[in-house]
Amino acid sequence: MAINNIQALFAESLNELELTDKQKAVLRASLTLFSEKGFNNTSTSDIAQMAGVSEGTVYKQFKTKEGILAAIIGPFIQRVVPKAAHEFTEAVITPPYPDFSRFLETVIKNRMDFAVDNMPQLRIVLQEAITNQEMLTGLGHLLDNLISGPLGTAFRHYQRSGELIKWPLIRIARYLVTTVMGYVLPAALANQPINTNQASKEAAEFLIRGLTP
Amino acid sequence: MAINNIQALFAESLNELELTDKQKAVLRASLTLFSEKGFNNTSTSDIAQMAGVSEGTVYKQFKTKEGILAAIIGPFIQRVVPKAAHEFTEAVITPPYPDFSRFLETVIKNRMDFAVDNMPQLRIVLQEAITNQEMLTGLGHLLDNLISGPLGTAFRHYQRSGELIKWPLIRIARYLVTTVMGYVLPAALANQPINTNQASKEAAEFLIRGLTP
Amino acid sequence: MAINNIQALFAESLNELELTDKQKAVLRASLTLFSEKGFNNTSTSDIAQMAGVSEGTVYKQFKTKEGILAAIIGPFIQRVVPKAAHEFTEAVITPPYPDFSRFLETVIKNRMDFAVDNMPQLRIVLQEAITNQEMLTGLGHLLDNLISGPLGTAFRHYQRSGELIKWPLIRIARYLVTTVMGYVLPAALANQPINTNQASKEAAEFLIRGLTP
Amino acid sequence: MAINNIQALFAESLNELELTDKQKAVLRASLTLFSEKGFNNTSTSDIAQMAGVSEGTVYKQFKTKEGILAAIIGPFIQRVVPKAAHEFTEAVITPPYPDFSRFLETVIKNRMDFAVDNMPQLRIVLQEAITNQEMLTGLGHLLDNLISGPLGTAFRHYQRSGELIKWPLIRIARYLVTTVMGYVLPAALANQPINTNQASKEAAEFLIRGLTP
DNA sequence: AATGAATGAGGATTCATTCAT
DNA sequence: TATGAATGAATCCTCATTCAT
Repeated sequence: MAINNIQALFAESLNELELTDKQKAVLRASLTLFSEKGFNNTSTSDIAQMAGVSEGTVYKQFKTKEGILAAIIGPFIQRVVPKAAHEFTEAVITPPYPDFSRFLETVIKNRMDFAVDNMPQLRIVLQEAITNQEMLTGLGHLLDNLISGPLGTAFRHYQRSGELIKWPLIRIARYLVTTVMGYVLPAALANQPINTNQASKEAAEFLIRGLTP
Repeated sequence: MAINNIQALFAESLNELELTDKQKAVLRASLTLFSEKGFNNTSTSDIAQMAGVSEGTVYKQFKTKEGILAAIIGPFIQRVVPKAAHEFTEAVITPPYPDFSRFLETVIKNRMDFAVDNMPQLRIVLQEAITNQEMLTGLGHLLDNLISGPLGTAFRHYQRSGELIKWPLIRIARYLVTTVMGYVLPAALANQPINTNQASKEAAEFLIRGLTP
Repeated sequence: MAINNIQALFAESLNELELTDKQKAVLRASLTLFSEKGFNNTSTSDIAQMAGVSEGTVYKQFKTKEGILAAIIGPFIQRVVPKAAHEFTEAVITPPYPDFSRFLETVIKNRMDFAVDNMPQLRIVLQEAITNQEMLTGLGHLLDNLISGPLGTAFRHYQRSGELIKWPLIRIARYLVTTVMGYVLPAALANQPINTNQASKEAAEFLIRGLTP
Repeated sequence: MAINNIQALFAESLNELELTDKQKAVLRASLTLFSEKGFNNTSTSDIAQMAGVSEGTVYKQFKTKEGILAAIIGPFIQRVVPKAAHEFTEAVITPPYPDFSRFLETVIKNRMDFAVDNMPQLRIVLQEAITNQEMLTGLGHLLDNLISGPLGTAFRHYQRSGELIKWPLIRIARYLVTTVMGYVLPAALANQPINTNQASKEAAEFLIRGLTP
């Protein structure tokens, strides 16, 4: 069973950082608050309070407030996403999917579940991406890596088999990402649940129509 | 030629507010700074400095910093978008478009140009929408209005003529918005230009494939 | 008929200052606002607004906000009170009162009416007296003047006639002022009306008991 | 020996609030400054400076400047005055006073000492009472409580024994308060000392005359 | 004389951060 | 390690005052 939840992976990285329970509580509280109110609207005293910890403790491990943000987002971007991508690759490649349609549906379901399971982080990343160019660049690279990596391989495979239109991969990826986001973002922003089963089926249906030659 | 630029329409509303040159400078500076650094990371002294004005002047017309935000976003949401929607309606309805393909391309080009022409506002709205539920709701209503208004009419027309798939309008609208956003958002976030001619052609091509029965 | 109303006398001094209608309106508004909210809690823009005047006009005649206060309180202390005292003297001396009791009642009624007619000024003076030593000194001098003036003459007269206890005049004056204030101050502070007829009768009754040998 | 000093009782309540030395210094400085210059004319930076503390510390315990005022005045009104009243009751009731004259003298001395010992608070309350209706109401209730409480009991006792005139208690209380205030207020306002021994004797002498049948 | 836009110093308040215990 | 008191710079905002028109 694949771990499709950053919280779980996150816990690992936190352990590697040798965090005490209180410091982990700080991160958990920060995750919640940053996600709900935004980084700027969250004070370190808010964090301390929600974590049931003194303000001093907040600064023991993480030198600055931005340090906390980095400790939350860093793993998400630098370690967790690629790791998840790797799992995703395996899930995709290992059992060769019968056709593009099934493949697409699986990919979409996979990513939607991922998003749903990590909404708080997603919200934080969204917020920061708008004003933080560095993060934006990072996100761009992620997409590039996906295309030049396992996803690209799969795409080319289906293009050769005539099931996928012969547009540049980047264009295909854009529609894929974009369509998934069309379901995920509204839910993330409004903090509402999604039925990922139905949503992924719908999205796949549309994408198949749009991307089949 | 329709005015497809909020700055222009915005100027009108500003004039109606009877703002002095300095007060307009305050709004211009705020627009720029909010867009670049975010509302929270922009101080009123930043604004005053960029506007070449004293801090007192910043507060003469707009009672609070949030008031400035409202003065920027309000017209965007409450007056300009509907107005733009109206123009867009005319553009759509008046000369009955030969086919759905042309219609779609026009709509998309129209909205992309609109977005490109108002990137700073778009960025600000995006930022705020994440933490401000009120704004989020407002945006939702906008979409509803479009569907129950002119856009919905057009959609139903093309559904009857057999050129548009008979999905719920809200689903069709989602893919439309989503696909356009797929081009606009990256540009907005990275502050990069788009070639709206090519982008709208590409987007329309994909959407036609996905939405034709 | 004696003018027992500072507003009326005030009007004169204002005329002598050659104030325009608007500037008078400034003083009237200031009187009201200072009395209700206090000097510190009244902004010059409050004044301008209530006076129906621009902020600039507020400063045309009165160089500073304190200048307005002075223009209100000055006449009260420096000109109006002595003037009223003079009238009061006449009322007292001219028709030699049959006995101390009647005299006292008249004096008290006279002063209570005066206070009631000028409550706003009274409130302002009270406020300022607490933090403004200068004003406090001024008030002290007023009392001295009364005693060394007409009131003292009358007191000595009734002491000689055996109707008034032979305490130092300052002590007698203290009880007089104090007892009147006991009726006036609560009303002034709570902005409530007094029945000066009954109040002065009560006060006189008590004072007669306390001050008759 | 009864504690007749709010500063002392105040110290208790402060301890209960678990204030640090610096925070107590903030209250002490505030007491002094509010009393001398008035609440409005005292800035939080004034307080910080006099307390030898940073401005941040001023706000650690008391969330707002008004909070400091409340922390000074609250105990005075809500806890200390009733407590003092209780002590005063005992002092009055326990050893049945030989006559009304002695009773009165004791009461007056007691209250005058109380006032003298707490002049700063008295000044602050006076200032605020003028513009703050809430406080005014509170003061009114205090008087009511006194009359319906121990003081009223004593008054009725002496009325029955024929030593106190049979006026309504509220009227008698007015003259009592008023006469004491006649000695206390000028001293409080001018920040001058009183000889409470002589003053209370004088005041009692006058009141006895005025209130004996 | 009157306006009202503009000023900028100052005020209350917040908050990330430090440090002695 | 954890605490939480303390800091002080920074922030939003107010307001008395000035001045060009």
